[in-house]
Amino acid sequence: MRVATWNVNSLRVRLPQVLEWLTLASPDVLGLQETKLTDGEFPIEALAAAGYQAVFAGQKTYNGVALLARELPEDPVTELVGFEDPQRRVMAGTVGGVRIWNLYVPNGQSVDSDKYTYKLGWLAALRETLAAELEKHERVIVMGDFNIAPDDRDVHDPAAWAGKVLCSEPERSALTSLLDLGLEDLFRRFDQAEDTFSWWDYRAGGFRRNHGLRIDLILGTAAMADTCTTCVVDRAPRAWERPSDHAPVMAEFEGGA
DNA sequence: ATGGTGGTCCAACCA
Repeated sequence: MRVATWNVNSLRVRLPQVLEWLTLASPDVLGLQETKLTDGEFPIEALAAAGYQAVFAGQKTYNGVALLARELPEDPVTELVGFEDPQRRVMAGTVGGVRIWNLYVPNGQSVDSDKYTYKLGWLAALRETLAAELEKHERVIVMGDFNIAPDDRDVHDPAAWAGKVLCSEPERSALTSLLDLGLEDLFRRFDQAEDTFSWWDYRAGGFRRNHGLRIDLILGTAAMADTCTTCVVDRAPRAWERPSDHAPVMAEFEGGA
């Protein structure tokens, strides 16, 4: 089974790229973030024609998440436990017996922002949600745009980013507390090229200069990690015409689909 | 150089 995550920064604009990438990479599951579509605008038919069913949680202008698979994901969930939120950032479902949480973690804007406080509260609610989930399921994937670079290897210029949003200690601690529940960053199970990132700012030639961060992650429980054979960032779509500012990340697992 | 680009939607917010 191949499982992937991609922040597309508007599915309306990026649908051609998504369809192209589905053909090229042939994932069994794809989590999308920042679809920026209401549910009524979701391109169900175009994705069905490409062989994918979807569950989705959208809103106008901002956020929006979707989970695509070859068969409709079961037992969908769009909320964190005890965290009422009009922002659509969570789309969980079960595919092939694997419980999959696709997330668009709040960006936080800056460490002195109200949005940063919201981000840390959201992550605390996520921890509670996943703690309960991991009690119930052995095979769990938690993936998406985490808006956190796990450590300095995931940052093009650690000195410049030190203490800043996406790299601050409270954010990294919140991520560590998720991992402590029994999850592993699957990317780091494998040898990786230095300076492998998943997001590059549109501004100042970020991609051309490889000034990026690795903030798009696929976490897995031990049962998933044990069967994981690869986890890679596919930089290619970031170089296409009219790209998202994020590249897709994909992990492959033995057995199943 | 404390900027820049891009999406949404047309002023201003978000990333």
